[in-house]
Amino acid sequence: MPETEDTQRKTLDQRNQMSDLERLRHSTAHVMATAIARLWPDAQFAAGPPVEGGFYYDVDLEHRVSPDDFEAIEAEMKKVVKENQVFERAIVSRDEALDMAKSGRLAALGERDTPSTFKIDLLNDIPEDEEISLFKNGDFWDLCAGPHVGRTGNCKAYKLMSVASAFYKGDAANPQLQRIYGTAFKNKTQLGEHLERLEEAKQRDHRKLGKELDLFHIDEMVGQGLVLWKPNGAIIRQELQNFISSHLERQGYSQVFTPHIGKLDLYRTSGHFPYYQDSQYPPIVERDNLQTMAEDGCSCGELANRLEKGEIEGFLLKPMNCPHHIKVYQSNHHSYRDLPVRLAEFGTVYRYEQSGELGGMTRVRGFTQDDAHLFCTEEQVRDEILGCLELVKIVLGTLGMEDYRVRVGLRDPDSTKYVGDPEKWQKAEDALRDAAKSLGTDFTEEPGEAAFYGPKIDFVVKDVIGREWQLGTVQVDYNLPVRFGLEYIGADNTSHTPVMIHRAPFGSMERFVGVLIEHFAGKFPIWLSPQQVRVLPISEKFNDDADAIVKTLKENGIRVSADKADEKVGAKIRLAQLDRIPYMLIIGAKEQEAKQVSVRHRDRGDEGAIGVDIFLSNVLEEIRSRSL
RNA sequence: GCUCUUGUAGCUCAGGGGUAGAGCACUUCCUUGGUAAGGAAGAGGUCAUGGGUUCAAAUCCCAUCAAGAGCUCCA
Repeated sequence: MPETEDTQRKTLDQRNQMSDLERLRHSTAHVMATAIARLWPDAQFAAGPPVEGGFYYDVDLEHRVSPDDFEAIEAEMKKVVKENQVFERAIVSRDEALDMAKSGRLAALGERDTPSTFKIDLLNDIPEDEEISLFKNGDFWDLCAGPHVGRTGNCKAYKLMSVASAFYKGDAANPQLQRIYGTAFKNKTQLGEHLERLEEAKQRDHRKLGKELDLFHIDEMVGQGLVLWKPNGAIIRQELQNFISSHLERQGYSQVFTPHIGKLDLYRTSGHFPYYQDSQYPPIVERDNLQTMAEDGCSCGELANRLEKGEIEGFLLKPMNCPHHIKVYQSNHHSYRDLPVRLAEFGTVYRYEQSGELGGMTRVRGFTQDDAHLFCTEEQVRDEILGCLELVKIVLGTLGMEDYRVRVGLRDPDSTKYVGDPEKWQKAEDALRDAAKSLGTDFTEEPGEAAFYGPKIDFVVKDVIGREWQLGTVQVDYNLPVRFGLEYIGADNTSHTPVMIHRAPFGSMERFVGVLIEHFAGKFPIWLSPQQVRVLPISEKFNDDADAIVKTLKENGIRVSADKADEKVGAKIRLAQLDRIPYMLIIGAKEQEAKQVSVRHRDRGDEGAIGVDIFLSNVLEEIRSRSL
């Protein structure tokens, strides 16, 4: 998540609420700045707040800081800590502060030839009625509202983590600064625990597990952000789709299939083209048109121009499924008695995300939404939203994903990116807020997070690195029905405009499975496991027995294989454990004699010997119930 | 898109201006072993791609492509 709030000024209230840990981290940021100023006196510092998990300080510096420099910086920090400097607060007048900044004295150890440029700018951002506070530790003076810990000696458990770049004040038009991240804790033990947690998190990264478990592959030659689902991953996806589909039937949805492309005209009407052109793959233009234009010596700019104006037609890879579903709806006349019409599709869409945004399965350029569009009357909106939210909760509940937050995305009153009139927006926002309240979960309202056609409720979860991802979403839309002129005949025998609800409980299959891999650390519940059982013969003498067991289980729909490698059982177990296979069945002389199998569970270990039929019925029940 | 870092065997990674390295995986042989690695041998790489510097480039420089982190963006 962008940390824009950290680059904005905090209110004094927020500062006073800073926790002890945040205060410590903020002070450690100053210690780091002091060390950097000692090593590179020409460093120009911008902002250095605490953040979740640590702190950073933005610095403009000729020298390119790399992790190789961390040792030296940390060594210098150690000295500053050892000197046990007092953090002193000074209230000064605006002019005094400005004078210091102009002589380069802010965020520095002494006066310099160049002024403290960022500090001057930050100074100007401080409201007139607010007092200007400086903090000093040793010779290091900084413009800072605080608060701080008492002495630098308190900052004894810290570690520099990484260096990245960030635009000054988060604006891409501003210069880029080097952002040095670090973390700090009360003591070394807590720091050690934190670092250990980070290490564990790395182990469950879906990109690492995706490779190890052979779930998906992204190939350079296919293209950035285009996911190839390998057989193991495809099983997981298929199971999830089956799961959702069973609920679709219960909730009165109809499944449809629509193509991956559509005419530009479709997207002109919906408003996607040319508005979102930057994040779309370029249009597909018919060969004859291209030929003619080439012969006319037409430039690329001219081509784009004509496409925009509709002088030549083209096709677009669909960035959303809604326009297609709208056309399905529109192909029939509808009476209010037919509503709601609920059209569902696992629809693949393509969005040309910026290259720097792509990553693993969570941010990709082609993805499949478990999408649906509901067409209903105004009176039905509330119940339909509730039905959608119910579905999202069933999905997340079944998978044991309780660690999510709910966000009600509203329009940003100052932005012009939204279509439709404010009255309809108000209605839609009220309906959503209303539904969110009845959800029984806390939610936040966030202006500016709406879709361009309507407000939405998002279910947001964190990945192992702590980044937030939107998964399930429910969006109310009063606008696209108008743009497309959708109708139904009401009880009064006149034409009315239906309301549309867009909803996707998983969001996208790619992102959802990515998050799911991390959620389960690769240990999927048995109904999702690519391989559910592996039979391990003790030696090759029992290979035939293993084959027989495999056959029985397969006939009952279990995903099972036998490991007949020329290895000891310990090695076979190790491999099965690494593959995160829920059940291992060991067959040797004892079992052969007793007509049983020894069951080993990947987490519970050796569970003793039982008959194959009993094991089978237990496993079938575990699968059927989708137990965790 | 921007900044920085990275790209060496299927995987994880070491090395580094002068004939390419390890572990795992793979193949073959020995071994028939009871709950997280039995032993041996073998095979496997234009060191991402394209240029440049050099007697000599995997190594240094530039560009491109891709990955990672962060920022900006995300219908």
